[in-house]
Amino acid sequence: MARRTRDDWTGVALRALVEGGVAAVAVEPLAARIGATKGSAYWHFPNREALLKATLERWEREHTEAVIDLVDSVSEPGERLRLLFATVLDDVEHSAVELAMLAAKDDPAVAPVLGRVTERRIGYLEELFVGLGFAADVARRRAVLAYSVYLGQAQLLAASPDVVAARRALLEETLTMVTCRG
Amino acid sequence: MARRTRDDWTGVALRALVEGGVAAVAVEPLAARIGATKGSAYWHFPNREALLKATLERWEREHTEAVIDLVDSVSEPGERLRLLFATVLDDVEHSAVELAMLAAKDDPAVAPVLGRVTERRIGYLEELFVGLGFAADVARRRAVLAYSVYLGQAQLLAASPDVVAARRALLEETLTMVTCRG
DNA sequence: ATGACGCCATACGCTACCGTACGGTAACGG
DNA sequence: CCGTTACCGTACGGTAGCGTATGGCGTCAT
Repeated sequence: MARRTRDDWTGVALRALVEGGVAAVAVEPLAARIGATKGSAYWHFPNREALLKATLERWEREHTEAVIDLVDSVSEPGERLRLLFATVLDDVEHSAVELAMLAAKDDPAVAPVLGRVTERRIGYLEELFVGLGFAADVARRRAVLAYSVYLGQAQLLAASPDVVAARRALLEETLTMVTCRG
Repeated sequence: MARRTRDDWTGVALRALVEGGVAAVAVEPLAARIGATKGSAYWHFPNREALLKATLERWEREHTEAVIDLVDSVSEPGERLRLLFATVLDDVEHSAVELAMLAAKDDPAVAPVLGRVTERRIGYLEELFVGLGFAADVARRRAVLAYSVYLGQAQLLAASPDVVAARRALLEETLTMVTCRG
């Protein structure tokens, strides 16, 4: 087998993270999967924690901003919101990482990334609601609630898919609910 | 030390579950905490899985119905919804168990309990929205969304408490949003 | 008071994972 | 062509938890 790079390791780690959560980012199983031994891992990273941290930060760079960039290509704020929810709730792998991070929110490698991502997302939603004409304080609350709906729905989708069967209708209901006045 | 009962074990297990999630329901640490040895645990339960199962089912019996009973004491459906959200989002321990179960949704001991609880809750919410005058299909979707808001908000509360600082205002916003028409 | 049984402690082996020590190899710079 | 260095394999010791085997002790019915 060829040599492995840091990115090779964060690559398999990310796949494992999607499939089995934070606990699946374990050096020895990953080594088996990548066709190498622990020796390689402990060369590129000082310990398991560092590997996990690098993996999460890579995901943060590559995914969070990607979604926002995509959504920003649309101009009308209402359509932006629709595209945002549609995109994010359809990308199962994306949600899987988020849920894995929430499930391991106390892990010292997870907490800071989770905090940054959460704040970034809610901040973006806040701008979006301001763009829709909501007052600043209301926009903030709506942003928190919209994000809550997203998180909760992602959970339901993962835990009880049958409950969230009518996805299309649910999306429309979500949008009218979240943007309704008074 | 005295003898322990099955309930003693599910009792410590439940406390551990609240504090450390499903992974914390581990025989040896629990034995240390309860002041006994594994011998006792493996007498009352065939294995760790059975202890976890018994613990979750005890929680299901004692808590899920308790909340619904409390809420049912109010007559006006709107007030019922308010009381429901207020109660459930204030009981941190209650949420902790739910989040722990969601985090371990693939565990064979967890999945069935989680499924039952989810269906029960959403079903109750559905009735509530029907009582508020929503059509059957809309009521179902509102119920799913309301439950999503609850789950998401519980997650945020646990992971980024600062984001959910203005609890009172958020509750009101949640209610108007979830019950708004059109 | 004695046997039987309920309850528990002790001691053991097993697995999965973390992290370290160290030796080897291949490629590249001088 | 040779040494340095980046990279990796091997082998080891350590920890946490699961599950089992077995023996002991108290209690209660006979």
